[in-house]
Amino acid sequence: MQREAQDAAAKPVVRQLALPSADGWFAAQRYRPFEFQRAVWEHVAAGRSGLLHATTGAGKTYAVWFGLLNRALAGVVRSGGLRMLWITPMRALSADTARALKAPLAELGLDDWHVGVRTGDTDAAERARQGRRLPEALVTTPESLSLLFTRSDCDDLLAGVQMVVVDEWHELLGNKRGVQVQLALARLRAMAARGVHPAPVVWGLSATLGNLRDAMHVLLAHHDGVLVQGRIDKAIVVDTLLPAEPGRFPWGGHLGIKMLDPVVREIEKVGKNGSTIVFTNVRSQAEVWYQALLDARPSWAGLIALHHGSLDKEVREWVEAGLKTGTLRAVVATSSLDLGVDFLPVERVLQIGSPKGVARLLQRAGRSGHAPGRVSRVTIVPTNALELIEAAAAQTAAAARAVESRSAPRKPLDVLVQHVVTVALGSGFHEGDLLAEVRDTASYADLTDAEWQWVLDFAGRGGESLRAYPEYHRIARDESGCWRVPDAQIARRHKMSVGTIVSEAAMLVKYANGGKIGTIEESFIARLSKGDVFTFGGKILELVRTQDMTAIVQPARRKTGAVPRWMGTKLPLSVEMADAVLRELEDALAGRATSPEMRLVEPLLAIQRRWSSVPTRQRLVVEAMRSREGRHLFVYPFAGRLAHMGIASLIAYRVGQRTPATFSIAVNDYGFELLASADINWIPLFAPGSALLSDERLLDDVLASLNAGELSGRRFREIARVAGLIFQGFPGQPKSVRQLQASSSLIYEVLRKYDPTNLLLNQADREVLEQELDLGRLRAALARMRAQKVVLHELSRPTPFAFPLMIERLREALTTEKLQDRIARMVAELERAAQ
DNA sequence: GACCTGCTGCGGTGTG
Repeated sequence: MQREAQDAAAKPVVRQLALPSADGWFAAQRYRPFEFQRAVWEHVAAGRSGLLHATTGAGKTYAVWFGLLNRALAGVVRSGGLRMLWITPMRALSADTARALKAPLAELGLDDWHVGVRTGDTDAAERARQGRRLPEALVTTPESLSLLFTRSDCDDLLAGVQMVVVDEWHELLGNKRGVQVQLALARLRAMAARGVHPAPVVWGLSATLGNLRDAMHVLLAHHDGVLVQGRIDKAIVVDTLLPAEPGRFPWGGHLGIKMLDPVVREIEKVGKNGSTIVFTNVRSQAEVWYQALLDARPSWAGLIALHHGSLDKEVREWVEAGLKTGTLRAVVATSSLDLGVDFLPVERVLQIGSPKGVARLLQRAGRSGHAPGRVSRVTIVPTNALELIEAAAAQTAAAARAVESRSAPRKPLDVLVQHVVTVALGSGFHEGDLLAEVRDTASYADLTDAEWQWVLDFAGRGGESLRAYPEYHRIARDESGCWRVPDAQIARRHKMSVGTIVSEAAMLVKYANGGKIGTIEESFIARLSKGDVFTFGGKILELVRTQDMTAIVQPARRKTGAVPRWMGTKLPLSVEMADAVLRELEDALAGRATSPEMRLVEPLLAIQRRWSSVPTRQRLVVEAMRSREGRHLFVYPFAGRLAHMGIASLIAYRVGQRTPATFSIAVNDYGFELLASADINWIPLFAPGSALLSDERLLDDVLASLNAGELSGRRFREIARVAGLIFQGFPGQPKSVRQLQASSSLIYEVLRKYDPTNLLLNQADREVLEQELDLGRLRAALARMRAQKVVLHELSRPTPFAFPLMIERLREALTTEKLQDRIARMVAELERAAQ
């Protein structure tokens, strides 16, 4: 028996198969390949890497697997050890992937090839099995792969890898997880070279993405590759659920409960045999919609469900299973269902509110009609009048496949510090070797010698300022000049903090009997007292008590309660979507708009035209208004909310330099409002040639205008965790947010004071500018504004475009009740004016 | 009578 196994390893079974032609092979398998599958088969056999773009469910998994089999058939790849790595961004996808990989093996009778899964979920028994013998193909995550590199035997394990597939590359490309994958691929190339193996063939699989070629170059670090475009794009329909009474449709707001009845009817239309996903943009909105649907149709209890990232894993798995078996009629979800469980029998997809981007909309559409030949359809449910324009714009942009691009982070040194410790912990490294390896990635191709030395010094001695603390002396050179991690404690801590995902510590919410519901931010729970009622996970709960980052709750008798707010990322409207909206407005002005959405919104645009002007790409609309509150300014650059925040602060700062005044700022994706306490005459400031929008001293002014220090301090928290400066505690006993904040802000202060040139501080500033202020877009927006024809209007009342901005600002300042009164009054006044 | 905002993803030790 044992001998047999040895023989099999030495003399691969695959050798016995003759090398057939592609046609012969596929015919023998009774498989009619798609063109792209045949292409990948040939490319992989020839040792070429590449990027394969095709819609989900089109057969991408098979395509790359056939490729590897072709190599195996040619005798290039032998069994006996790890040969193929399949990297997936989501644990939830790993089991299905492994199953899909097994099928062709069975067909070929390659019994000695095994397929395994290794993620954080992999149990001890399976880990032990893998410890004895790694499967030929391993499905894993970027983090688990990184952890494999911390093993001292990783060279033996990984040097023979002949093919790497990176699934959902578009999801990883633009973030630090993708950078971690880049570093891993460079490491595998280097290992193969040292082990005198051919370099692994690398294939990325990607869905909808605007810049496929860039994506491929980042994946392959500019080594040669081929871009294979999969089968025809699937037919996708984007349409809009129109409000029944457009005249009564609110001008502002984002909740969209006004659309409850039409949404209920859409779900009912699908009938009992199909299910609907109702996508919302934020978790609290999902909670509100779930409750509203239940209130509207109490008989749906148990037939509809809620799914978002703060719900407990078990709850979510139950919901996913319900979708898979078709027992659920509807699920209200956030992006948590964008990816994940494939082949859901979803009949209908609704998108409440702005889809924000074309890629995201297409992705969500793809959750329906998930079978060959069927049409995917998504229906946008606008939540206010202006979103009717966005819905129309989304349709044209989606039809034109104007999909957003994503670019990889440049030289994130926190990720590199982590990687350096990882490699030191695993095989150890010599400086020059690892530097060459690291530069063999797109993100670090232009890493300077100085930066590299800084990274080594930082990992080795804690840099300039942390030298006195031994826990920051993580790597050291041994006699042979090889960098290693000499301390077991440090090694242990490092393994526990591998990865680049940083999430805020949150409080666990559970019943007294132990049933977990999910997690809520500490700040929300802190505002509640014992006996207070809130809605979470679709349940009305009463707070019993809190202890150690856990909130104990019980079912409440009351019917309503506060809805938790989670502090999340503010996703701006994409460039593609914003441009599409402006185009719709231009078409409407030219009388070319024929869509039902634009016809409904026409009366509103007529008011905008009468009281002011409609913004276009050529025309910057600037509105000024006087009220009891002060002097208002409304501007509509259509650059997304992040850039608007930057532009508004910049203007406030520049004006404030000359005229002392305090300003309040409100932004949305279309424009911003500045409210000045002083009687500022805004109009001349926008005269041609005015320095207000100048590029000069832009960076300094933007940084000065915002509380840049605080922003970058917050950013630094995440960087410090990725770089391994903050230990997050042992599993199961999380440190509270406050503790983490204290230690990170302490380090931040120390560095600012004693080591101001620390490159991680610099990175924090850079990340604030790029990610929180969208600097590139801000600059582009200013340039466009300077070139635009400025149209100024002195208003006597807020226009349809201004109104949502006023509400946005009031919301920040007032309690809900007062806000309600205020809005009622404003609306009454507007109604009278609009008559 | 109109208000309500802000996504997702992963991983881990030690030993009585």
